[in-house]
Amino acid sequence: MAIEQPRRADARRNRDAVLNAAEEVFAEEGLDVQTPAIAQRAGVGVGTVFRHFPTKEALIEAIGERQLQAIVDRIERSLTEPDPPGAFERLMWHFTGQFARYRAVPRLLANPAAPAWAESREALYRALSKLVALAQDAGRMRPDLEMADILLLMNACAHVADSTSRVDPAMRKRFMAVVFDGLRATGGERLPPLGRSAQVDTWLTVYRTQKNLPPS
Amino acid sequence: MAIEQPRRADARRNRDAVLNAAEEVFAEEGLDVQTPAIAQRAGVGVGTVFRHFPTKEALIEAIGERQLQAIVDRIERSLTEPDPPGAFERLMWHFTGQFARYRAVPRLLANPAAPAWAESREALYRALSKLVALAQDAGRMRPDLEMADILLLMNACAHVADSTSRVDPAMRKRFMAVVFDGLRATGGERLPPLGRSAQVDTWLTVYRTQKNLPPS
DNA sequence: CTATATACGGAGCAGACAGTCCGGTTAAGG
DNA sequence: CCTTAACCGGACTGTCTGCTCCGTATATAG
Repeated sequence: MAIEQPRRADARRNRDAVLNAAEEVFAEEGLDVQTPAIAQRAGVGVGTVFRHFPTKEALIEAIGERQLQAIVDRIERSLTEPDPPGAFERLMWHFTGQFARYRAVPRLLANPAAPAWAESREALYRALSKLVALAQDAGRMRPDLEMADILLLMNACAHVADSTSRVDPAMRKRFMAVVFDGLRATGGERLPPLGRSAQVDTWLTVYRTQKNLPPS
Repeated sequence: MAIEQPRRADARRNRDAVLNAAEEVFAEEGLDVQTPAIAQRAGVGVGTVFRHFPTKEALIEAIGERQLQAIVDRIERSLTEPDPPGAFERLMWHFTGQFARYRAVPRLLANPAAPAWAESREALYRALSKLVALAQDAGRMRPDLEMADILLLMNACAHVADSTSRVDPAMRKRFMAVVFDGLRATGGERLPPLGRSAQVDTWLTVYRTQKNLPPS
């Protein structure tokens, strides 16, 4: 992560091969695949996989960081687009498309045990906040929505994308059309402001719950 | 299921105890709990659990059928309420509350391998269709929504209810407020009609995907 | 009350899966 | 070309979990 140790050429090559293979296989089969499948795709033995990544979880984290970084980049690019509300919707569409293809992304992003991600996650949070604020200022997103709502909504959309991916991609579009209309609507009752703690905690806790971890 | 075999009294008693214990434990801990936990709660040995339910899956199915029946009953009661759109929203609120307390329900309902459920599932589908049609006729739900959309929406709400249950129940309310506004909205683009196959298949396939089963 | 079919309990079995270990191989400096 | 430290492969181990098996207990019919 930090400093690239000078290693033997084959070691570096194999590390990359494992990383790429794992990314593909996880995308295709989900996070439950066994290590031999990854090793085979990478053209190495299981021992090699575990030498480079001490546990399977570590491998998952390594890929997750790649993905998270890509997402942050994508959000920051969205910030420069001329039409913020449209940019937000295109962004959500892009993400859910990603999630539909790579079913593991949401769970990857969820891992609260990866300290290396704290920074990237903060960046994501900041960039997305800005985009949402822009959309709200433009009057095309209800102003009572807070980040916790947006993150929960992304979570739900990711879930739907995953669910529909192998069935009928059109359903995802319909679902999101309904949600976007809801994001725009101002006729209904106003949502009360949230306390600070909900703001900060939702992102992580929503996912932590799914994994049945202690609240710690 | 069909005919109650005349068994020994203790056997019947134990069967019920296992069923009730499993319902509680699954609700509290999720579907991953091990059989000994269920057996202990029921005050019996693991052997007894597996005698009455040949596999863990069979036990899960048995509980699922109970739950499904309760849901159908609830929908049919909703049909008699004077205010259909309100009834629909109260219904969704009720379900997601159930899901939040009993995290396993959605997965239970999903099991496409349980032929005994075909009937109950049909009943659910019919009753819910009626309720949706009533709400649409009352003009408080966009008319371009079809059952596949509603089922997908229920799926998403169930997921959110599960996610937020142990964190901040208020978030579920906020999420559903947004969704309900979306269901009401008529300003956005109109959704095209779906083919018949999507109508029928969505309910099952959405869940089948989650379990990574073959499309069969 | 007795006989016996029925049911019970929980130690133990089998399969699955993450992770280890070591004899063989290879990159790369001298 | 030779040496050797670094690296590789995959058989093997430890563990976890659904499920079985059989000696013991008990409901119930006669």
